Amino acid sequence: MGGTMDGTKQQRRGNTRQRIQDVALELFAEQGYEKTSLREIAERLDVTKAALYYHFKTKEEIIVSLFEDLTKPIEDLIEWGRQQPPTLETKQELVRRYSEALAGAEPLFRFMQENQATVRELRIGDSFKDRMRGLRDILIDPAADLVDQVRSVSAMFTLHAGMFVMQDLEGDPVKKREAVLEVALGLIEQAHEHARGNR
Amino acid sequence: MGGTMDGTKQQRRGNTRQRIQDVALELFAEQGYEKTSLREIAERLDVTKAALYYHFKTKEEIIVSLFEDLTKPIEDLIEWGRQQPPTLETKQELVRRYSEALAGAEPLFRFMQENQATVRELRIGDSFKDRMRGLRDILIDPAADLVDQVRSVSAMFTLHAGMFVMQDLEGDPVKKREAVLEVALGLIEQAHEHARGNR
Amino acid sequence: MGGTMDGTKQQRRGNTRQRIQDVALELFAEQGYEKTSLREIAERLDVTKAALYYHFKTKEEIIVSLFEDLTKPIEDLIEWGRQQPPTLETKQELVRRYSEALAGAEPLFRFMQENQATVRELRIGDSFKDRMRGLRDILIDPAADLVDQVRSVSAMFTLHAGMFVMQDLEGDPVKKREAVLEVALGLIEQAHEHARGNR
Amino acid sequence: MGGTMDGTKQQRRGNTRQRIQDVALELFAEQGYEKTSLREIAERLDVTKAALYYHFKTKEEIIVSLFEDLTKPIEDLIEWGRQQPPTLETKQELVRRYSEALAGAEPLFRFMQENQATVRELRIGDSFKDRMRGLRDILIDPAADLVDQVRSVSAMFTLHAGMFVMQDLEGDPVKKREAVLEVALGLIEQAHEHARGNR
DNA sequence: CATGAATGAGCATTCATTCAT
DNA sequence: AATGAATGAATGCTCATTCAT
Repeated sequence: MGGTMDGTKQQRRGNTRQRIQDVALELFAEQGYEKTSLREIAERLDVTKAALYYHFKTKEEIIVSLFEDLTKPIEDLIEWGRQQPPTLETKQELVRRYSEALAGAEPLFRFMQENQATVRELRIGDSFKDRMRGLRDILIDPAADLVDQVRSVSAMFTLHAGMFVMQDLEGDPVKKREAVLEVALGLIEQAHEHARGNR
Repeated sequence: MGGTMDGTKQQRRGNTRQRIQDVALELFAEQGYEKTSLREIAERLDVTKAALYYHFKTKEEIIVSLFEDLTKPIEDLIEWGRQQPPTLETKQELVRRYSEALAGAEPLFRFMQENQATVRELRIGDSFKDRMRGLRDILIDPAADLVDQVRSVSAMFTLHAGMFVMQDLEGDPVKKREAVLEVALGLIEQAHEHARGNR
Repeated sequence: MGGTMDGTKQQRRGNTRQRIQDVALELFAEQGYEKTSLREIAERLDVTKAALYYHFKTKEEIIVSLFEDLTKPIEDLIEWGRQQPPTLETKQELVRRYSEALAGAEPLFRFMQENQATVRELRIGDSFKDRMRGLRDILIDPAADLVDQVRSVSAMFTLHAGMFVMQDLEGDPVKKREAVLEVALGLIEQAHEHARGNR
Repeated sequence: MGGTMDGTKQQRRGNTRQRIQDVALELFAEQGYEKTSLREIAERLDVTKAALYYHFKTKEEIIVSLFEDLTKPIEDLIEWGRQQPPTLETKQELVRRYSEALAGAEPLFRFMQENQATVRELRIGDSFKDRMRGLRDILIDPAADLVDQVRSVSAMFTLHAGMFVMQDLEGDPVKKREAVLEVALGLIEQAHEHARGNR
């Protein structure tokens, strides 16, 4: 289990921090945060627990770092979205890009979704909520009626669900992602049209 | 330490099991399963940890019992759904009833959604997946195209999201639930219409 | 497991104490005293733990009662031996009878031998040592030299070993017991002859 | 609570594992395995329970390690015996050496003998039985009659009994050991002679 | 850059025992 | 003659964390 006495040890120099993150994310996503112990992470890397503490001050800091590193694209996305005009095109483009961003950080998002109770008590909890709210505020027209607001939120959640739950739907993964995106875009469109009609 | 001589002790005889379930569910939903210790549950009830073990063989058995007691309505609902003709009306009625069932066991479902990683490793994990699949199979027309299948799943997830995420949307809770339901019904309707057109 | 809803319940009236002893001895012999819990005993009998306490004041009292009930023949044997003349015939007859007595309370003696550390701390520990000493004092001629004293003790231990360790020697159980007895008698004889010669 | 500022702490560095084994063996032999708690061991060493777990994965591993470390001479002895011709001299030399080996690991063997019920359920149980069988197979001539087979086993058990039970026989310990050995050798001799006669 | 050794706090679980009914 | 409900004390074990080297 794990390369012990072979040459791999040379190669790993200098990127231990990164390797910790990789293994940690994998285990967090698989078993949850609480059920993953630092011992387990250390063993997989064939280092001691103490080594982890050289790179990260606490266990929490490990996922914080993962969160910060991996959700940067989404932060940028929100920033971008805020500076666009609130048109349907903007919203749809945002949804498209968000879908891509999600795919790019799948394990982290799976983790966030499957460990909400834990995440809530962690330092990242609030940042995450902020991000979600940021997206929502761009997608939702505050003047829109409640049903359309729900439509927008639902679009976001369809994307989330798309990553995990839809996995056990049959079909080609790529096509599934396209289908998910289409449904999300549809919801956004409906929400937008009504809003225009209401003015 | 010890007896709290305030008369409350009389009333609790004979319903301790129920009280354990109540407190446990509350804490599990609030802090997650792993972070809730039996000590904490016991302290809230002013009994010893050992008393919990008189009523439940393990910690896991506590949530198993909660799950079994509280998801009975949904099991019944699926049973009902299976015996109806696969019309749009059936599907919409199913969604309506499911929405109600969710509302009736809110804390449990919040728990299930926020502790998925944990639940997956617990004995209830599979039962839960089965239930979800059961619902899906009624809502989804296997001949439908992928996009419409996604619409149906998305309807279910909209209901789930509705319970928790939408909470920090402004507005009257009752109206919000109605709005959520309307969006879900809309998705179902779209999925169904297309399917008809495809034949 | 165990007769629950059948007619056996009627028949067991009045002999519960006895049944507790039986089951307890069986389990003690099989798993040891410490590893056998009252819960286990109670479950096998299909009664509650509290019922055990109606019949025995403590766990320890259960084995004490077993010991007292089952080693009566040996106590009697020692009493008999003390009143005989210290001839070879007496000693050999004692060994023969002891061998029989052992066979008649096998599970108890297996228990005593396999749980010596435990027994030592229990109230029966001393009684047991007393019995052993009693036997020894009859078999051993205080004037005999050390080697012959060891022979006598060894005879006793050969009988004990015969019950358990020799079990995985091949051969007919009855013949094995006879062989064991023969060896023990031989040791006694040697010890006795030397002693005579020494005078 | 805490550090006992008396300098002893320097000396103990690096040999904690050994010290754990020492104390554990002492307590196991004295009180039995089940009745000796890790807390007790830790307290005697003035370390925390967790420290024990740094050195041994489980409680069981502590005695396993003791067993493996301390019974090596016996394993070697059996190996030696297997390669000798099956003469009387070999057997007697084996018994002599076994007697010495027993003396060298007295507490462990006392433990094994007084906690047989426990040992049987532990991982070492089988290894122990194997060792005993190994010895037996060297001492016993399969063609010998049952009585002589019993004699051989009895010789082994005389040695065992010699260590513990004979303790409360009066006399100089060294002389007692010699006497025990003589009796054992005598039994072996008898067994061997008969066997020759039978051919 | 990392290890070896250890800690303090906590956890789920089990046990013998008690007592009102 | 026995049960239902509970307790107090303990147990083996795990975890995140620390720190001298």
